[in-house]
Amino acid sequence: MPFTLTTPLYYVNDRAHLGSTYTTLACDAIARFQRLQGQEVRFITGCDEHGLKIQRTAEAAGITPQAHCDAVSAGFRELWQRWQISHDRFIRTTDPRHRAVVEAFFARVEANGDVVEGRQQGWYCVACEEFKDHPAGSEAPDCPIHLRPLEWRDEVNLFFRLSRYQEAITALVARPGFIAPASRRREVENFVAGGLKDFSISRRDLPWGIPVPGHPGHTFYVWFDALVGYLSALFDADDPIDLEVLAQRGWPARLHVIGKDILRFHAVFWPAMLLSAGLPLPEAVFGHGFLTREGQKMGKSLGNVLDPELLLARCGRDAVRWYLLRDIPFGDDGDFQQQRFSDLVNNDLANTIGNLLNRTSSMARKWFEAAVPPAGAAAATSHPQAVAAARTDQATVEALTALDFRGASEAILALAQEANGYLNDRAPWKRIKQPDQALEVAADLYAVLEAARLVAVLLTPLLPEMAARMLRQLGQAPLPSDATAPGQAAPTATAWMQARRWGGLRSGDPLPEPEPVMQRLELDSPL
RNA sequence: GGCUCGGUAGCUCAGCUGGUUAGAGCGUGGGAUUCAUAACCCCAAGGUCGGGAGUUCAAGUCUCCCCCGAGCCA
Repeated sequence: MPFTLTTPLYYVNDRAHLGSTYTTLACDAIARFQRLQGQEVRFITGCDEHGLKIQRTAEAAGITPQAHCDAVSAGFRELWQRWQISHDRFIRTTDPRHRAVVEAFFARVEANGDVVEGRQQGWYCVACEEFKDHPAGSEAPDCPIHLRPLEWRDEVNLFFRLSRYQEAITALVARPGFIAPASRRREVENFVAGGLKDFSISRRDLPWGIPVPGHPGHTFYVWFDALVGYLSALFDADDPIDLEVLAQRGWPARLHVIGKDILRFHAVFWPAMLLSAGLPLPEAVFGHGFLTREGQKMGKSLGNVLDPELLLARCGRDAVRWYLLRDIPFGDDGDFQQQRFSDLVNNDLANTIGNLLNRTSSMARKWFEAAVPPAGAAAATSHPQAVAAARTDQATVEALTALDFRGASEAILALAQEANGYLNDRAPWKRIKQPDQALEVAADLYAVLEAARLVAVLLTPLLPEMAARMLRQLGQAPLPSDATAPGQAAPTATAWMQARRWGGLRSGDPLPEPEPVMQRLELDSPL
């Protein structure tokens, strides 16, 4: 059974921002970790391309909605490629096959008696694509989020009978682990406890959307359409559009990773829709926090938006991944601080980890014929470095399983620190001057090289590129964690598990000339 | 206005069911060292744990009130 994991399908109203990048990077780490563990993975991302807002944005730009969507979604796709995101699927809601899936899904919901006509009357925010429960009174209210005027709507729409699922959703939300982090559960519980109301799933006179079969003049509400995209993404290219095959293709999802703002759609509306369609429910929904910058909300009006393209160009993938995953507790809000960013990258990656490998490899090369020294006493799993490594291994895997990237990073870092300390204690540069100590020096260096190798191995899901550079420097093959090509067999007993065992380096194997695996970040101007 | 989270060293945060001198990382200061990416290692300074009252043999940790910040709802 594949491990299915999703990012949101990003709305193509605008180019990708750092928030989407953060979500996607986190999912990438999860996907890589699962693959390394031998799991077959379906890592889904994509774009949500319908809706009035997009139609208007396109109109304003003087192009067709399709042309607009093509351009923006291509931008997302390219951006993920540049970040080396390892997604298995990229779904667009303008894909004709997606339309077929939505129709099939809707047919089930309708057959189940969950679609009724209703009059929708109220203030609508186009930017939110949402009706606002606004208390009567105000003449022309603004959207509290977008601070833009709401539009009055009075139309007959199709409604989904969410109210029928009150009990089921209450139970679902109460299920431990369904909503993560747990701190966000209460909010959803309160919402559900307030009573679930039917919600409209169609719009009238909205050309840019999927027509509702059997209901001329109606197109699907963007959210109804977009959520179903998670299913569309799972069909193989030559599959018939039959919801029954999803069970073989990785549904239900193990995890939806989303920003905290769309938790309700994923933890309440979506499960109810699935229940109605007779499909199994996702196992968990993880709502992560938002990123601020130097303590301030990022926004165009403030002019302090941190562009992922620029960040990538100036700092590189490893640095940004490390900072976001290692410093922000996954789930909490995080603040991007440039000083801290470069401090952490330089200290952790360049100084502690990079320099550990560099100094150890130099010594080994200098005194042991440019090769891995004889292991001697360091071959034993009772060696202090082996014990430390085993502890780190366990802590890291536990943390990654729990989506605790920070915990994993800290554990790995602690091993590198311990290895650095060990070197300083043993001072091989002193002892090598006494010929009778050569074997002990060899063992010390072997132990530290092994520790460095394990740092690289464990770092692989978080920083695949830096890990690969480290392994190459140790004369080892990098560990593949990329998406597998269609048709390619899923990994079974993986190289990763093998690599995590103590003693992977073979004495006598050549060590290539070291070069820094991570350059220090020198940010002389603001990002 | 209701509800929910936070307010702990200069900065970012750990501190589980209350129990000896409140911790970590970064930053700062000092020392040691030379294998290494002026890197590594060691040590130190610094906090009336937002304020006040209370419960208790004992409170950062529980109760109440107040102040400040964030979010959800109205």
